[in-house]
Amino acid sequence: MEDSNKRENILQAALELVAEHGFHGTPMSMIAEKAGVGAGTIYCYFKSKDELIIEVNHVLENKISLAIKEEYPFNKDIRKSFFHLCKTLFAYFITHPIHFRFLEQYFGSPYGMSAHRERIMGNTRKTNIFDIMVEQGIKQKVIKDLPLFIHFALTFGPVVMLVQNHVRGLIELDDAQIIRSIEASWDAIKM
Amino acid sequence: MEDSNKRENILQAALELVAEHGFHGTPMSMIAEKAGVGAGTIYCYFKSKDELIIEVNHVLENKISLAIKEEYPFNKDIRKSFFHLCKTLFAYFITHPIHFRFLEQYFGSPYGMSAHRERIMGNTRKTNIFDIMVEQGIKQKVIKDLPLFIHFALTFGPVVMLVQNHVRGLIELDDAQIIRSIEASWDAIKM
DNA sequence: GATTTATAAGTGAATGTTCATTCTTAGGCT
DNA sequence: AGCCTAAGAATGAACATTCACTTATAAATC
Repeated sequence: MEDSNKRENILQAALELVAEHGFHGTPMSMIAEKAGVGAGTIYCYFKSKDELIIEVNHVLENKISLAIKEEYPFNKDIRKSFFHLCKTLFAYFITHPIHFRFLEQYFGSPYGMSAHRERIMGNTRKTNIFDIMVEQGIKQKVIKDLPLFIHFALTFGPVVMLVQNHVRGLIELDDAQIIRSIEASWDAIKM
Repeated sequence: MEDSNKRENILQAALELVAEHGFHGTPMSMIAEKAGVGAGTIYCYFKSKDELIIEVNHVLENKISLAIKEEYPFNKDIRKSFFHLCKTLFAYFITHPIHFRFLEQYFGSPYGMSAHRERIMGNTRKTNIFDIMVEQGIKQKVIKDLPLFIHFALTFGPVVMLVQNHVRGLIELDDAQIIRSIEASWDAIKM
């Protein structure tokens, strides 16, 4: 039984180890061991450690993007969209704590910084779900007329902080609390 | 004119370099050079790199704690307290971006994690200004009856994210925007 | 006060370790 | 055989920490 999807194994090992120990805390040798491959093998698939980490990030971004777009209530009212978006994010990260912790590491590092920059500036994805929701909400006068980045911070700031504490085991988030927290966030942005 | 406060210089150099390059990005040799001391000198004052970084964090925590307590409107109404707290935090971090970036690094690392744990759990400081404010606000029925950690996330989540983007040069926060964002946060937690 | 002696503070080259990356060799496949 | 994937030992760079030594400061003696 040849476990031949080595590339997958390497990505998965890198994801888990970086999530747990951070970028500088995980030597390539450790990744190789966890992936069940030789140290040099990694370099058959990735040019460098940096590239490997960046690739892991891409995989995660795609998965999350998919999770959010799934069942997204296009054309429904803004409040419903907002709740769906937040609930999906909470659900995703609580069921995939490893992904969250990896992204935390990633965005705190030099790589992530520039990625984040582009994300925020909106240069890359012209059709960001959140951006569109905010734009429509303002037009419909159901949410406050604030700059996009303030809406972004009001919405995702609390989510990130709560998930952070949950994932680190400092608090225990249950569904009721998540709903109440989203309701409060909605109060922040609604007209 | 002997520049004899070497300990101070080392702490300051460590603060600035770690803020800019991260913990693993700043060798002790670099800290020594910036502080204008020999490489070994650091070990006369600090047992290890870890201890040095932890000490820098303590210094910062004290400064911030002082800044917040200064002019804090005890006994005034909750809304005023809330605004003062948020405004002070914004002001502090915008005038001390280096401090913010250091703390970002610190709390993303293994050290900070445990410190943060205690902070959140409230085991250490029994008289946290924020905790008291929330408690009183709930009693007075001016803010929602939510767990402390949700109020914490609703309040500081947006602040942290906005300052993060400001400090990284991705956005330009002006006073009016800060006020509007605090007003929105207040809407989130108020009854 | 001058001179020697003791103590502490400071230094930076040397050490040993850790790690990303490379390279040589071995094994499987056509 | 020839070719390609994989392995893991070998390499060399970077770095935290140490330590033998120097310099400055204080104490003691005359």
